[in-house]
Amino acid sequence: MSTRTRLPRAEREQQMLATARGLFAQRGYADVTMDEVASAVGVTKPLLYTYFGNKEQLFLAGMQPAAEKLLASVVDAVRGAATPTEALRQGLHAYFAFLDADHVAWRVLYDETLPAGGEIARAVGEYRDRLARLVTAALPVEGPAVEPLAIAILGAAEALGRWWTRTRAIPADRAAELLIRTIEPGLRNHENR
Amino acid sequence: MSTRTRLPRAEREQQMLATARGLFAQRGYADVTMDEVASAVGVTKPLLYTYFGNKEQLFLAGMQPAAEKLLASVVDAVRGAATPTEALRQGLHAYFAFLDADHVAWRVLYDETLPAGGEIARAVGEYRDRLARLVTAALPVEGPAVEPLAIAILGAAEALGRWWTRTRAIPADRAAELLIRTIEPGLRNHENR
Amino acid sequence: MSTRTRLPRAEREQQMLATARGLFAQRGYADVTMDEVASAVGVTKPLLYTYFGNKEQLFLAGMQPAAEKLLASVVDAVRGAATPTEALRQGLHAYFAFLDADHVAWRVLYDETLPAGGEIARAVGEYRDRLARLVTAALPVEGPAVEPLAIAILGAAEALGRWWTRTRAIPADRAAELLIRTIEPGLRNHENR
Amino acid sequence: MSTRTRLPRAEREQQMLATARGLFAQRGYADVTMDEVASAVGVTKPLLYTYFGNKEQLFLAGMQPAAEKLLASVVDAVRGAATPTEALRQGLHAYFAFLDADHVAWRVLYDETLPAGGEIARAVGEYRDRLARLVTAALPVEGPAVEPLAIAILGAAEALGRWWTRTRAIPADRAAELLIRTIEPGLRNHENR
DNA sequence: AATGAATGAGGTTTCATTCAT
DNA sequence: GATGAATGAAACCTCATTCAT
Repeated sequence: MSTRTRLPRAEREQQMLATARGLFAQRGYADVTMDEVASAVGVTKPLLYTYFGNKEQLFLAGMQPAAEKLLASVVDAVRGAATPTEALRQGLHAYFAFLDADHVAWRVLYDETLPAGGEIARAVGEYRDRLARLVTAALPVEGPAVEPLAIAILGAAEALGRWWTRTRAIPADRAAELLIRTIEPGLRNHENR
Repeated sequence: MSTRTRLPRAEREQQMLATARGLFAQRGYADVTMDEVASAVGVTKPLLYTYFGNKEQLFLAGMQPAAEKLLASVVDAVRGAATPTEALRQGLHAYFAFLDADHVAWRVLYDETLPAGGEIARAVGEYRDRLARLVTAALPVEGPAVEPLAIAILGAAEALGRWWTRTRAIPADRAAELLIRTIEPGLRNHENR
Repeated sequence: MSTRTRLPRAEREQQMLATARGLFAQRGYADVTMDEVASAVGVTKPLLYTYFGNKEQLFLAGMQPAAEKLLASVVDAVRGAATPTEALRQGLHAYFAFLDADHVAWRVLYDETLPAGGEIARAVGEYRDRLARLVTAALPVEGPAVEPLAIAILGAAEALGRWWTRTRAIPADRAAELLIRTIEPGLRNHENR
Repeated sequence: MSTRTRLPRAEREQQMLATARGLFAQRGYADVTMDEVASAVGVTKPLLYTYFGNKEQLFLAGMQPAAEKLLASVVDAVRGAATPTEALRQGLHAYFAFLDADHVAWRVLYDETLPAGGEIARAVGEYRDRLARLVTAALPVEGPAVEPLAIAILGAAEALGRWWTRTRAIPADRAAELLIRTIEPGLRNHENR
């Protein structure tokens, strides 16, 4: 009776994922119900469950590729750099470029309404660790300060990213540059300790 | 066997507040139920409602004094400084000192499971704005970069604070110092633009 | 510590009753909480319970004297009449005069939010029966029609009374007269059957 | 053992509506819980909420069609009459005929435990106004007395109707006739004022 | 492959009522 | 005689999830 054509599985899956990710990005994981996702996609809830198992996995299925893409692009940027300092610069530029290119994916990564203590928290934690390790490797610093420094820099990038998606007051690469210029001299400082 | 004696109102109120704040800090607003708070306090739910009206207000009653205290201590620190640079340094030290002194209160301020779009979001947002304005005033920088810079610095402090409460790997004032040393030279950089 | 003088029991009881009745009249039994009554009176809830036992009895203690007064005044009016027709006229005038003199008491009698099936329902039912029997006696009609007629007349009086307390569009005795003129000729009709 | 088969939506909806209306009629809105309705229907609460949203709307969904039907049947009756007097007669007969045909629906309309000040109160008020306007139009009377007269007549009809559903002492059309005969002569009276 | 129908479990909130002092 | 403190019981409502077709 319906004129909705039956899509091939892969295609329909992508459609669901994209729609769900959009909702999660806009309103946060906690505030989005499976009913809403289903009706926004234009399918029924059981189909969502057939494809993704549960809400958590639906979220993860949308979030993980985005995380991998972000990581990959930072890895690439870092790898091409001659010095640690240069690596940090390239990495942060890649981070903000990703945010600029796909801010929906980025927001899902930084959802603030995620449930604590579940599979999602674990996955997000892991991805953050990997990003932190990348930053760590790109820091021209050694010793016990390196971990907290990486974390502080990522925190700054996250907050700046959130501000940027809210206001779009300046180009994304200017935001990256702002952050870089602020920390670069200080990092040389640590180096000399 | 239990402390279920009838307490004077003021005392019971403090007990409820402390218990609730602890639970909120540990597990996040969303994951804590009123039943849990009640039984952790050793009373029944209706009493919680008599005292605080609803869950939101219970949270706010615990969070707001903490926020005010943090702000006040940062304000004091900033006020006593001779130069902006010094103000920023003192402010960040005050921030980490607060975190050291009452990390439960601090965690409630940075709960990531808060519901979007309610009174709580408004209150937390307002408090963050006030903190951002303090940082803004303490920056030796002018022009459009000042707002994003303040936000980035607070983001760094928040992330570092979260890391610190998790690991306690170094003294809190060392964490503050780490952050200060990293950004201070860069800020002079912006100054000269 | 308080300057509220300890009133003699009878006096305080009246004060409670009057306040409670006022609240019940304004907002209906169901919508008024014991907490509200207590704080409107200026005493504590347990005192209310000491004096009246429970909410139902508090209501009844306020409602019953009013019902008795209304009944008494209708009885008096009816008793003084020479003919049934005259008795009905005097009775209805007494009814609206009471409504005019103490519409708070009247509204409590005709509260529409009373719980079905309790002591209150029984008491109100009984009082309505007594009023109906008075009307019955005052009708110049005999036979099986007399009961429904009395009930219909009381229904008309009640609805008109409710309208009158809402609008006060005309003097109360004009409202009574309106009703009387409308039914009087028809009653003579029934008489002749 | 049970009728708990999966019904098509329309059918289940009607079943819910009928069951709920019956309970509301018997025991009053306030005294009926959603749990009771659900278990009387043989389903669980959430299904009730899926279908009707909330208790208020469940009530309205049952009450409004009944109100419309009653109004329509009175309108039809009134429309077919040659004179106002005849219109009033036909209208009251239609009213009692409806009551006879579906006294459950009628009782829901005259529930006395409805919460004041909500959507239900508004809807019931509106429906009563419409009925009053019909009576107004059918009265052979003009001037300021027409509104209170209409209200008094409806009050009489309502009370008589309540009595009738309780006792069934006489046929419904005899009850209508009783009321008509009582007021008809008096109305001519007003006419001549 | 897909769906309409249905539920288990739990959350916040309210209120009449009573204990211990 | 009076009160501050406290509770039992239950109401409305929501949501992730699954059955039967």
